[in-house]
Amino acid sequence: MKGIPPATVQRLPIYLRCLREFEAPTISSERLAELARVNSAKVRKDLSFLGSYGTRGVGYDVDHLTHQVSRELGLTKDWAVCIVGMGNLGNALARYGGFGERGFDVLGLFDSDAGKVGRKVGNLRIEPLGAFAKAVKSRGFSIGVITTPASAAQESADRMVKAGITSILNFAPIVLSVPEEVDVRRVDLSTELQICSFYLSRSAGKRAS
Amino acid sequence: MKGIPPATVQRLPIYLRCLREFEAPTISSERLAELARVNSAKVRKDLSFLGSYGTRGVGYDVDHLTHQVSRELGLTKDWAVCIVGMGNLGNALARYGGFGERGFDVLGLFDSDAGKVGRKVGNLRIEPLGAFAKAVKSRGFSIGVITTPASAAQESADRMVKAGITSILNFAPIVLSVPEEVDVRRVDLSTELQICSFYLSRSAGKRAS
DNA sequence: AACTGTGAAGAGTTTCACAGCG
DNA sequence: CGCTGTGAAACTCTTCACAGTT
Repeated sequence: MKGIPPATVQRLPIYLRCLREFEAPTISSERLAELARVNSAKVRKDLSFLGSYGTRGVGYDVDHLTHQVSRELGLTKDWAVCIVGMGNLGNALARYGGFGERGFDVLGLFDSDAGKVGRKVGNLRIEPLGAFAKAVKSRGFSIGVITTPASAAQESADRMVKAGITSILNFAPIVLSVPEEVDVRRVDLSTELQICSFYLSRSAGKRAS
Repeated sequence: MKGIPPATVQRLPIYLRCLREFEAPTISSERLAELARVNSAKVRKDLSFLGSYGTRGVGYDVDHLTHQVSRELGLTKDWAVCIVGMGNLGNALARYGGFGERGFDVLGLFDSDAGKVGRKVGNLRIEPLGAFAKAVKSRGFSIGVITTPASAAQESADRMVKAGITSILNFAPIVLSVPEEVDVRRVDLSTELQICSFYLSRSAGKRAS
């Protein structure tokens, strides 16, 4: 068993995207680095964690490498995804057809608001939260997406964990509390904006000094 | 001049959120660490980059610390934000009233599609991209949010850069190419899902072995 | 000659552990 | 005594530089 460093895992999806768009049959670490906007030594080291898939003097076979990266990322099977919280963002994500770059099937939409339940979004109908646990069993959701307001996010996470979901994508602006075997990824607009603000103020200061 | 490490900057918005929700007048690094789900030594080291705002034997004054963190993040002034690409996601973000935790004013919505131009979203009207450069000058947008499809994202970024924007929040699944003085933050759903997929496959393997 | 794969150095980050202050 | 602030150790990540392969 390998043990790919987290920093490398974070970059694999980017490499994959670049590889899929690349037209020639082989690619050098230099070229891939340029497309992914990283250092070429980093590309080589990252890819070396997957195995020795390059050819010295030539580069990497694009199709083969694409396949290896996909495999490492677990993209050879589809994952069932559910979304809890059908406000603006939940609706937008549900309708966002090309979910990821395929491989992720949104198979359930849930909301606590009885007024929203039954409404159709794309080709799915919003279901009540009471139906959640049973739906996890029958439809095998692997990934739960939380797009509720902050106030309802922890409760949603608890519900997901109880139903056996071990992978959560959290869009609510709150730090979730979950058992350590559950993987939570935060996608946090307000945090990102505040970081923008930090670097903006900082460069404003630099201009003055 | 300080030089706060990037890893610390990333956590300041989280501390800020925890502080704002905290009720008591003082808080220990231990308690704040628990809320932010990090190690307490990390909290103390992070906060020490801002200055010595704690009191030994007591903890941090919540109001004072909240103020200092806000100030450091440049949240004492408002920032004007514009959104380019008014599809599902752009619409959702535009309507997402509590943009960040306030301090970010969405003052412009743009789309290249003439069919969308003029449509009202919240209390703004969608404008054509041709009006972008002039709007940056008159309304002083500091932060540009890109919610176009991947195919239009680079062009949008170029337009922003040319108009003088130095801070971009990119939701499009593509690595943007910008001059180095421009700060681009990626918020990438498909990347996050693929990372979820990686850890899901990995733990499935662990269960088997 | 061109490019990968990788040891080793360097930079950044986290954590420990405790001195020092209130 | 309790809790901060911080050197130093441990760890992780990045980058360099070059040996090794085609």
